[in-house]
Amino acid sequence: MENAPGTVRPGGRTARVRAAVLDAAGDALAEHGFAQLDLAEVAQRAGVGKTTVYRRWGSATALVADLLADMAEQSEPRSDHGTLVEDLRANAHLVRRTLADPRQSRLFRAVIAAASCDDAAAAALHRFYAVRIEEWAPCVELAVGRGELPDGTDAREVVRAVSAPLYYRFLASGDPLDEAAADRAAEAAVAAGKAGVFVRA
Amino acid sequence: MENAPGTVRPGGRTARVRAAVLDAAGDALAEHGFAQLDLAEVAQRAGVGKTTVYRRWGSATALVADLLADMAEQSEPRSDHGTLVEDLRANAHLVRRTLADPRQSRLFRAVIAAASCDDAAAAALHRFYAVRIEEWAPCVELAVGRGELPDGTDAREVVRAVSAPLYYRFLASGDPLDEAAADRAAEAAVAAGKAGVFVRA
DNA sequence: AGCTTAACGGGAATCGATTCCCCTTATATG
DNA sequence: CATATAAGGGGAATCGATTCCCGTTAAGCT
Repeated sequence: MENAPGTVRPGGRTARVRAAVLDAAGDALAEHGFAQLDLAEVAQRAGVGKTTVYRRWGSATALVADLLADMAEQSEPRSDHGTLVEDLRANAHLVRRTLADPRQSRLFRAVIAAASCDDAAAAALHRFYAVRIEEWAPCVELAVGRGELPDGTDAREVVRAVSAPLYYRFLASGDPLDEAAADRAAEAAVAAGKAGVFVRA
Repeated sequence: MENAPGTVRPGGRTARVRAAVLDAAGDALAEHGFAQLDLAEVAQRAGVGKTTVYRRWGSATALVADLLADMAEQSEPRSDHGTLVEDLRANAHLVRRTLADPRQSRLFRAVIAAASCDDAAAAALHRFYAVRIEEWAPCVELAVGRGELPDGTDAREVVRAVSAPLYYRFLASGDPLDEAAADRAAEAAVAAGKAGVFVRA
């Protein structure tokens, strides 16, 4: 088996092409979604030959997987207010804003659709969320240190509990993603956390 | 605009064809997912002509939307233990079992992918969950009547809170869907509910 | 700076999903 | 139970995404 294209000479043009293609792919996904993603169109938007896109990525799902790997790297730093509720509320509102934003929401729908169709894309998606969860876990751990939550609380589980209701609305039930929903998500996670639901067995 | 096929003579053959095609579509989706759903293959599995499938449904997403409408009708009755925690635990385990089952999980991934690609499929998906949520809301309302939860608690919001962490794992983070996760989902919803997080403003 | 060859680019060829055409079957109605 | 026509079926024609071919450009190395 030979080296995959882009691994031997990753500098200059290769890197520029990758950036341009991922950018164009994000735009195309946000515009007409995963089902109508046309690699030739992405190539044209990116100003590169379609052959290049097919050769380096090969399929729509592989392109999305690479896009997700790229998205995972760009981390937005978390906020740090004094109390757990405020921190988690900030997280919930950040997630809500992302899922309610027209462009971002379409992009997320598209990558989740891709992940539902392909194992590699699913793995990339899981890594993306693992990174995000890891970023916000510290503020829960600080709260445990302050005595706001019981000892042994699983910080990642608390962070997941905040996002979960918002994603459930976004992907499954379609209920409105308003600010009240974000507040409830944060408050519910805190209430459950204080009750010891997330203490590791 | 003329009548859509299947609306003027819905009896006999038409109904048989619809049932056979939806059945075959479910099998095909469970087997290779939404991205590789081929309407011609569905037609062959169902023992009908491919023209029929294209004429009556027209696209993969429309077929999935119809499948979802069909799934929404087949309701599994909820359990009724004495306490809220037990009822919600039963719900959480039912959801977990569904999402962990190899065939059903693929089917759900496929319909969610389809819903991410098409508004009509999304509407059908939302209706499906609205039906399911409505089915389980009564056991929360009974708990409010028993004084287990504060007056004014939004029963549907409690039911959503139970499913949410499971769907979040299933679709986004990829964390394991074990029985402990289902228990935590039910317990977290109860704890938040008792704390008054789901009381309508 | 010069050389090797990885990686790119355009256009033709291919391949498979969808559509079209026209005949056949069987539902609904009187 | 006869009739009109809605709905279905098979196969050819079409159309667009993907692949192939081969010439061009520029990254990496000495």
